[in-house]
Amino acid sequence: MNQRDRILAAVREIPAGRVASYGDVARLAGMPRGARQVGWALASLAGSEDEDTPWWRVVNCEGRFSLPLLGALEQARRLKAEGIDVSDAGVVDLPRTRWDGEVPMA
DNA sequence: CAAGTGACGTAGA
DNA sequence: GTCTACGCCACTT
Repeated sequence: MNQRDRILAAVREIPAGRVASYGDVARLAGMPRGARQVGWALASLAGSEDEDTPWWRVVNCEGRFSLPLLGALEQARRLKAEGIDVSDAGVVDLPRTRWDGEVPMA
């Protein structure tokens, strides 16, 4: 199991309708300081046909998209499709939609 | 091995 | 609200 796979596994744990920050995903993957690696792992999915990994549910600590414009648009589109409210500025309301981790509806 | 780079995070101005 | 600086870890050169 590579670190990349652990990250992707953590991302797949994010329930629909919720989002998690890079730091959160990194923590779940066992890399408290590996937020950048999360981005790296997700970047390898970009453009991929990997529909099993909801990379679009991953945002930065501010609930904003760190992707290039085009990718951010795609992400915002998918998030809205899941019922996540995304402002026109492309910001997610973290306090409301952020996933605490492993306990979605607790 | 060293340096540069990146879909990040935190703290300070 | 904005931007800068530094720390972080994996990858590439």
